[in-house]
Amino acid sequence: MASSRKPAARAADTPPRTASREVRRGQLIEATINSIAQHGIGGTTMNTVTEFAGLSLGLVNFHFQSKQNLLEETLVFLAREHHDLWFKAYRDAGLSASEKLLAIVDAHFHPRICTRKKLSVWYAYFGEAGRRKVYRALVDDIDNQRLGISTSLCEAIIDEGGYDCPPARHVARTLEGLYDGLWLNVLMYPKTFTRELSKAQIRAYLAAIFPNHVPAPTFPGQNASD
Amino acid sequence: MASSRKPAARAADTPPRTASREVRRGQLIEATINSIAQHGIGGTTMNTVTEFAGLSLGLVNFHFQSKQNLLEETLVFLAREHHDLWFKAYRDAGLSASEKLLAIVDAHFHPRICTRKKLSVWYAYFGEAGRRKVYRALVDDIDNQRLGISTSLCEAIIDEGGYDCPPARHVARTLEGLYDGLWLNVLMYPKTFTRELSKAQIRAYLAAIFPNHVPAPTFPGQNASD
Amino acid sequence: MASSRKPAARAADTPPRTASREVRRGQLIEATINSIAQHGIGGTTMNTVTEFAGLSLGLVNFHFQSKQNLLEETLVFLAREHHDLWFKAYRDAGLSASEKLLAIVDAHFHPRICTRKKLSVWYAYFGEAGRRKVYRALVDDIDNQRLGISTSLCEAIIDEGGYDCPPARHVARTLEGLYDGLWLNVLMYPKTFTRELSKAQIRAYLAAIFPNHVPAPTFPGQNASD
Amino acid sequence: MASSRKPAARAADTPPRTASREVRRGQLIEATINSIAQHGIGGTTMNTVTEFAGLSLGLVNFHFQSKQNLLEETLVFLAREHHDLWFKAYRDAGLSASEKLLAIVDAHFHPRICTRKKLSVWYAYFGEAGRRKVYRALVDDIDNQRLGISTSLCEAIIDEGGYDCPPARHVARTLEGLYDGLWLNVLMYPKTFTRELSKAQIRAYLAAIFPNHVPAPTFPGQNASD
DNA sequence: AATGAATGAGACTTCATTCAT
DNA sequence: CATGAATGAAGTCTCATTCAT
Repeated sequence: MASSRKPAARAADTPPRTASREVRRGQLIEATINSIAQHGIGGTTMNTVTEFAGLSLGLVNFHFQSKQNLLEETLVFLAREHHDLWFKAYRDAGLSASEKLLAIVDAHFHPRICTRKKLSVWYAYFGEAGRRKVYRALVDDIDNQRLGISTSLCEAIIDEGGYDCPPARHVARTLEGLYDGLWLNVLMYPKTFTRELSKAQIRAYLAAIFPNHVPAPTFPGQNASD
Repeated sequence: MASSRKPAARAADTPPRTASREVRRGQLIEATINSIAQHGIGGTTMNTVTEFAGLSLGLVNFHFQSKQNLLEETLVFLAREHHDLWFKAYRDAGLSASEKLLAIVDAHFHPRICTRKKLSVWYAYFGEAGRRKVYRALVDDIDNQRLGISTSLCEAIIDEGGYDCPPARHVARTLEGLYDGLWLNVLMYPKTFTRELSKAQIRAYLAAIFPNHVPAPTFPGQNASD
Repeated sequence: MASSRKPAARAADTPPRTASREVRRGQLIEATINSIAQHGIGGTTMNTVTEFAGLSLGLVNFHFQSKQNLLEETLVFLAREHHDLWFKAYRDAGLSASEKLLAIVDAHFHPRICTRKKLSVWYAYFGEAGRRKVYRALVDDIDNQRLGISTSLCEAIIDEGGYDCPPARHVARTLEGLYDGLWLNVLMYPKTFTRELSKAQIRAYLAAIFPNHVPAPTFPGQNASD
Repeated sequence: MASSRKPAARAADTPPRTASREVRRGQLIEATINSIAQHGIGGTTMNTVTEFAGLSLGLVNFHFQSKQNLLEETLVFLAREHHDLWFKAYRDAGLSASEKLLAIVDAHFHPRICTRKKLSVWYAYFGEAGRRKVYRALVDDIDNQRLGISTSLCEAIIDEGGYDCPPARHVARTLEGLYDGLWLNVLMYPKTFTRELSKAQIRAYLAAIFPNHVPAPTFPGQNASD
């Protein structure tokens, strides 16, 4: 992630003293995610961030103006990363409605997205009154777009299959609830709840209501503990 | 809210100078819930709590020793309140397995439990790395008990109905995920997601997998806007 | 003011650990004046103030909420102190117009007012764009009141004496200019410019334009140096 | 002031990448004056200066080594500019003593000198303990020279006119006080106090004590407001 | 000459906790 | 029991200065 170091031509492991704006911003956002994952958002200070980044204290304000802004840009980064993934899958021309819907489901549990470190950031925003407002200001558009798309896909599937099931918009909302709830489980009980298990649970739900479009999943084996 | 304070029989609006231990503790826990709901857990200080309680700063430490302890006892209070409700329903001798399961579901969306103020506290604990540990130390037993009970109930239902569905333990876990996810929706989008709608969504899920035990719900009307 | 001390019974010179609101505020304002006099307003930090006061850092915010507020209340304190002095003199029923005018002049150079420490505060406010605005918001009323009174007094004197001199309002304004200019001299060249010399200079000006009302002063002896 | 960019011959509005030492220093001093006028000396940072100058941060240190030095050189620039003006007038061979004295007075209120922007700098130095020392180290010689010259001129006038007035050195000092006080008025109440009005006030003072040498001024009209 | 990223000391402010009353 | 003044560590942010480019 912090891979693209610099165009070589430098003493092997001496980090560059100055770097481009975007490189530094990326480093700091990554460090922020790490810090939130480890210390929580309340325990994240400018110092913990700079320690994760290996940079100096003043640099954060130089690049992000304020802690608030750094936290917001971190959320926006994750929201975009997530959006890019599910939206690209949805846009794939060759897929049927149910394939698209499943692709969106899978995107939520993609190994690059459904990481405990990254989930920590999402739930940090969900966990506090003031931040929920910020979240909505920054991410509502994306969430609404996805809800709309999912609803349309469900409608298409219901039409096709002639299913007797809840209205499409309720199915889509239940899916959204499941994403959040299963993410929370992965976050809190990582030994019990895996990405694969989460996907299987959602597929089982979809298989129950769209039996001709979604095959019943096989549940992955699991540790009994935790 | 904390207004209609005292049980009359006192000079109109003079608050009592001394009160019983439990009364004061209750007042302070209620104030803590209110403060977390309004200011978040990070924005909750000993002072915001005392302001909500209408009591003095020293009193909080007198009754709870530390802020950490106050927050923990607040969580325990909510966990017990919740447990009392669903466990009582489950214990009701006259119910069938599916009725018990639905009673547990309903308890999660009981008007005394599924309040935005109270959900704020739960998600405050979910939102931060350090607090998740605390949560697990304090609430895991209850959560595991409920998961065990739900699993048993699902097993009984599956046996009875001869359903071809995911294993009982996965259904129970999916239910837990739905509780969390729908609670989060109520917390974040209170205009769209109501207690009734949440119950209907869970019942729709159960109706899909246990069609002979759970009737398909009718979804309550709703505002289109958020 | 420092009234509710407490029922004595205290070891002689141990300062009280807690004191009444007004006592502490007074201490802190005095410390602020001392700090501005010594370090300038820019060099005045919460630490320098608390060191002068012998109190702890957090206490300033406890009593004054912010540094800005502390600085403003310090200015207001001085403005009121000054106002009380000249206004009382002006109100003295037994004085003639010229006596009142001279009393106002003298109040500007009263030993409790025209102190280098206190002048430091006034000029700190005059010296910076942002603070000048604050000054005007806080002190303009007093300054305007005094200008109005001085103008009236000059008018009365001019009428009485039939003087051929600048209009009363210009005399009053020239006086205001002299106050400021001579204060600045006392501040910058304390060895050369004394309170007594300043008063003599203003009296000489008034003697020149109101010869029958104001006697020519004798100038106090002085050091040639500085 | 920063207008005389360079001898043309360059692409219209592309600023030169390199410029002569003196041009850059002049630009930066002008920017410093602007910054002090707008943000105060405390609010003036190397960055505000560079923004006013349209130059880069490193350049300021390159040309002035430190902020302290930049501020001092700015003061020296203004002190010299002022000195040049009044000293040239004083040197004018054709003038009488009273004409020279009035020329010195007028120089203080010359449109190039008595600017709110420039006065901001003077009063920034007057306003803070530490800076007053710096001011004296840098400007005392000039101030003393002027005081000496004014005293001599007053002596000559008093001899000539046989005036019964305060000693010449006190008149000269009163004049210095008036300069400072009226400058402050221009700085703080620009709508009420103009350069012309200030000059008239000083002339009125001189007319009162040197009636045969200084004619009574006519006071300029003014806005009632402010 | 010139740029601007980087550093880190120091400022203001908040807040859990203590303790005299 | 109850109050609230007092403390001081810790956090955020600013900014003069340095230095690689």
